[in-house]
Amino acid sequence: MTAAHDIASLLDRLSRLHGTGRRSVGLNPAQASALDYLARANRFSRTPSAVAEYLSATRGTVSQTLKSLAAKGLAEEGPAGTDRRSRRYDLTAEGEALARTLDAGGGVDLPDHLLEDVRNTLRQLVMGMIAARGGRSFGLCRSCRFHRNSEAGAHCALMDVPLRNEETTQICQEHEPGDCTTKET
Amino acid sequence: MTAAHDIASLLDRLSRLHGTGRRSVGLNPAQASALDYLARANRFSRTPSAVAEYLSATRGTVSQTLKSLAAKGLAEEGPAGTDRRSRRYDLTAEGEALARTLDAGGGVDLPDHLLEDVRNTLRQLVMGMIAARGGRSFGLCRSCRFHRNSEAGAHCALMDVPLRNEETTQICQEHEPGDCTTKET
DNA sequence: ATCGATAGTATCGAGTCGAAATTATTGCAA
DNA sequence: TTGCAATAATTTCGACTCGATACTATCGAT
Repeated sequence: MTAAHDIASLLDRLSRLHGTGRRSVGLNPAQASALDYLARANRFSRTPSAVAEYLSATRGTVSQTLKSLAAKGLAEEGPAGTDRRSRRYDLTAEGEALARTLDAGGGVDLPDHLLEDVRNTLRQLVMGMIAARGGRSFGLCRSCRFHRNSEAGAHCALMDVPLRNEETTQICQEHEPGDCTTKET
Repeated sequence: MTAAHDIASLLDRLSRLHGTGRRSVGLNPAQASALDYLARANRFSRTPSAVAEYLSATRGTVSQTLKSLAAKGLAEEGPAGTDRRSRRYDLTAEGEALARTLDAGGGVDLPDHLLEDVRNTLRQLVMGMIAARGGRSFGLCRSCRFHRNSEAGAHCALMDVPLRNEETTQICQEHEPGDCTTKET
């Protein structure tokens, strides 16, 4: 039994324990994952392709999942920007509310100092696996190398657009780690 | 964003990253999880009910998964002990070989000291969640309160049977944490 | 001998998932 | 400007998961 395999087995069990807790609200794990992502991603990152990459699934699979969320009235489909091939899924008020519900009942009950440890450890693990397979980090603007802050407000140097304040705490598909890579990537 | 929710999201992504890596060998995640469990569980713990509890799934679902493993020639079904309702699934040589293959390619690439941290953190997290919902720990004999060691060899005080040496490093469904609860539960 | 509890299975419907084929659009190059 | 490869998304297919429900066989205690 290698340590890596031990970790793999623990992850397995953990994700199952975690997943069963979310079926209770009428969503299956894939739908819950997509809902959670949509609630946390910025306006450039709510396309089927971005969701697919974040969830390590194919675009075809994600397309179905997003349509099922829309069918339940939790999300709305619309155009994304000027590229007319591109679509964007925004949560409805109902979807936002459900996402907050899922947020509250995480099912993870541990002392606060341990929660911090767990979070940081998991973050390192995720980043390690992402890096190993050349995936995207999907971090927040404030840890991104394209992020600029002037007296006029936050700004993205890649898209060359100003950012609303709340957008700097959302997930972005274009995120690339900058100098401050230790936290909140 | 609470720390608990952050952890939940990381777990989500992690299990997806981990799961996609295993589809490559012709097994889906549920089958791979069951295979891995069967490879690590002792002779009292390879029944459909035990697998179901370990994987946090229903007996019905697990019954199908085990039958599909048997259909692929990776496991064999047989009676389990004197209770004629009970069945046991043992891995075939082919199944054992595949389990070892999955073991090797964990996909987790991190420095050794970090691996240890991750493992211990995950173990604590799993145990916390198990305890919260009154589940079983599924640990190894050597950390079990029913485990006895005499000059005649290892012995289980619950089943009142002698244990072969290799059995003390296998997972047991009857496991209950003993005095030494810090490691290898 | 009866009866409730337990182990496992079969079946159903909604949905996942990857693969492959398809459509619409974009952007580059000749 | 026309042509064409790349890209975004969708559709369809088949194998499978998963929970729910109903069912059979067996156990065990009274």
